Amino acid sequence: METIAARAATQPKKKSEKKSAAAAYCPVRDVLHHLSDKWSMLVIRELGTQPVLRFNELKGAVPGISQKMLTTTMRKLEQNGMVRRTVFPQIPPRVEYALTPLGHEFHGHLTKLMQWACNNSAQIVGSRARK
Amino acid sequence: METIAARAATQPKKKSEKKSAAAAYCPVRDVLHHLSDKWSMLVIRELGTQPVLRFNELKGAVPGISQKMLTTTMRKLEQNGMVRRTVFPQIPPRVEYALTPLGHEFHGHLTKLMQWACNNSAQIVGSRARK
DNA sequence: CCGAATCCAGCGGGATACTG
DNA sequence: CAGTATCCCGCTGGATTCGG
Repeated sequence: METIAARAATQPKKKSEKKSAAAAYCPVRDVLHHLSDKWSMLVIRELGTQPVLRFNELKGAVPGISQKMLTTTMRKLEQNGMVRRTVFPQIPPRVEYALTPLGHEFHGHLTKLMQWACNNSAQIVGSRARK
Repeated sequence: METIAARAATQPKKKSEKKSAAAAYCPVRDVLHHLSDKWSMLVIRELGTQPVLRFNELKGAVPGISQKMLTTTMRKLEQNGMVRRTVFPQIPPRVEYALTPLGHEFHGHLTKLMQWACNNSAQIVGSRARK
């Protein structure tokens, strides 16, 4: 894995690459940017538990999310190859969501991180209390 | 670890708890909320690589961050027990940042996730291209 | 049932200037 | 050097309404 510092150090000195080469692409930043919104990780968590969920099931599983944000989030996750979206053309409509293999891999890492967060949340919250 | 669904399922059916009991505390959501901003994870990554960094060293290591956001981010990470902040009362000022043991644990999990992100970014970006 | 389309408030966060 | 202090813009995302 490359660090940001290392990447910055290896940047050739092109003068005036359009508008400052601050756009140096970094895969970590890119992936992080697309997953660190308010709902993505929570949705992935639910889809990692349940193998397949319908729209309203997801909505019920993630308290507080609006239809708008759920739709937006699912579309983005689909774009990023994390989620497979299956539409059943019928009345009433039926849409099912499931993690892709890629999504499952991500969920594996995420799960450990969340488990850790759960175990240490007391200490984290405790840190906020002092001063 | 508790899932949101499980937590939601155990919610008693109080009708009209002020304004819907959406405030049900969830440690995962709490921790995620405090770490999924634009810069926190990137800073933690750098501090995981380097054992200790001064303010401007960090600023240089995370391209694009402003002093304002770096200060804000570091204060929040300190609040959450992720980072230890050491001030040397001298002129010119000198402030050093380092991960706490808690921060190192988090960094461990985060590193694996970022490594994965690096290895699969091509596939993720590829997914975005189609349609 | 699963959205799309608006409208709009809040705040994340960038630019800039000042301070000890 | 390592911050504060303002100003202010844009996007996130909540509420609501309409549609197939």
